[in-house]
Amino acid sequence: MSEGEHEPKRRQTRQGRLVHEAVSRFDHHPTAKEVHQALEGEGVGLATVYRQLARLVDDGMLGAVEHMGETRYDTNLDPHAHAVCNGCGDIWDVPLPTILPSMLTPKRLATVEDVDLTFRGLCPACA
Amino acid sequence: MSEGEHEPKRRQTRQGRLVHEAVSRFDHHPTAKEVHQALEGEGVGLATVYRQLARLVDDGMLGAVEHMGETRYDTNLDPHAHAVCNGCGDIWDVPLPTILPSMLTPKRLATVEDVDLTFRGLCPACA
DNA sequence: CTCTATGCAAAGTTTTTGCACTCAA
DNA sequence: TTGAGTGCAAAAACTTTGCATAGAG
Repeated sequence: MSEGEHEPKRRQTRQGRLVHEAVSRFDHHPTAKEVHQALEGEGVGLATVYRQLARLVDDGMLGAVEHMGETRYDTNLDPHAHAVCNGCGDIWDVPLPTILPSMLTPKRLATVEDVDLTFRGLCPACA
Repeated sequence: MSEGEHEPKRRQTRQGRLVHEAVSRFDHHPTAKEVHQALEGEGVGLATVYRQLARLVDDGMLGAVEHMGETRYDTNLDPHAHAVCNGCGDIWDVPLPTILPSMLTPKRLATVEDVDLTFRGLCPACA
């Protein structure tokens, strides 16, 4: 499959560790900017935050969802859905019934790498 | 509900008609830029295309989905899912089993305005 | 005539990239 | 020593906005 590509060796850096720790500390789904702000004073550049987050997603250690034109990162690796409030913009995880995967047979794709299920509406507070 | 706001009156303009016609002519889910390019020579500004598409979405005459950092417009107003190819970036509609809605009871939202179900993978051509 | 819609360009956002330097292995 | 990782600033890509003008009702 992988046509002889050398996968780049990853080094353990202070910034990489900090980004991973910071994103894991969030209970909601943070944006790159939020992770960067959480590391204010630690001397971690925004570009590095983006690169580290992309690397974590690439390594399957983090999920990514798009919402309102920005990418939000997700530490929950189990299959799950999202609930997004159109009022405050908050986003929560929603457990996914185990029956679903079998029903969700996509008839247009040869291989499915990811399934994204998002509910948009108003949370109790905004309603 | 609407606290005495006057909803702006919409005027029938040449550009508005052209944008609506153009987006409807696509079989895939076009971006604002694609709609704009389809109207090349008609004298319709990009900003106007964006404003008209936003208006159509606002009026419930068009759906919108985000993919790869850009908004794509959808003329299919019936509930349906999407299949996105991570290879070529194409996007297709996938009929949604009628059983699903009842299963998809969101427990975090007071009211659900929209459900977005997207499969990501590789299409037969890219696989 | 009134006020929404338009065009153009400037500005705004989020994310990526170029490049010289740093530092983990 | 080597080259992956970093910081910074510039660039890119998509979308919105300001403002004077056009034109629908």
